[in-house]
Amino acid sequence: MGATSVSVYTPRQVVEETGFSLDTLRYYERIGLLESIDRNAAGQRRFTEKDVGWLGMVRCLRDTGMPVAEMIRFAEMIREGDHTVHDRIALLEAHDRRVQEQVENLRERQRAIRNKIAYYRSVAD
Amino acid sequence: MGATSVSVYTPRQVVEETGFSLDTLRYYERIGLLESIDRNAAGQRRFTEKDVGWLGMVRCLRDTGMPVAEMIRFAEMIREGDHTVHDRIALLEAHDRRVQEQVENLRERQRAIRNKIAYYRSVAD
DNA sequence: TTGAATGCTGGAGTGAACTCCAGGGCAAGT
DNA sequence: ACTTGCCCTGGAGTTCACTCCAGCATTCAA
Repeated sequence: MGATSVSVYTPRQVVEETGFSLDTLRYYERIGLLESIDRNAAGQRRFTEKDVGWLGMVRCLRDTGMPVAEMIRFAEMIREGDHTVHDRIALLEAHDRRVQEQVENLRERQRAIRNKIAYYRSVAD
Repeated sequence: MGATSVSVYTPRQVVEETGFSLDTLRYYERIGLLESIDRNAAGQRRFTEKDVGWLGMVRCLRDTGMPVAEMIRFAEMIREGDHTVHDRIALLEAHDRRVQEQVENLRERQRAIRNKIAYYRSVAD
């Protein structure tokens, strides 16, 4: 069969790929945001494609302000299996609404900041 | 002259007005984000219209993610007088660009989240 | 006049999310 | 044999932005 191994990532490659630091990856594993990662004979981590994919989701949720605790709940739902799909949808929808609010709030504040800039420009001649 | 005093706010009123907690207001004064606030005979704070206005700006910058340290620099520039107006513009413009990036990043991540929701919906029948 | 509300200070504590460190293992090049 | 680089663990430390507290003063309505 395949002469090359299934794609597997070293910690360094995952850092490169995901932008999370090594310490952050270990931290995420410790707190259960990542399922226990496979190890090679020497005990070093070897991440699967699936792990990296999940880290992409984590990056996405994290960057939109989801607290780590909530991401852990989400991770647990995924581990529990298909019967949690509705709950996962509900969680993501609630988050989506919060993201929407964030965007709207930012836009509004941005207008105020731009007004201030315009005011300073008018004062500065 | 005027029979009523110039408008002045008690701490409670400022809390009401700005949404910052009493402790946060005291904290902001301690770290120099607020200039020393006037006191009445009993040593209690009495905020001016100007203080409240500045707190509005603080709220705006804070809600768009400006670190407290940078707001302090901005506050200091204001205290230094008119010759800092250009620097203030530069600071606000840099912040505006960061806000813009935030908005764009959020929008992009939001699309990914919505895709995930759509995927879960399709799986859930 | 009394008791609830509001406020004061200085300093300690909190929670979130990392980040760093000491002390060590293993593998490959020279 | 030795250095270099990558990685390991458990636990301590850091940063940010508050938030809380003890102990006390003042204000005000009933």
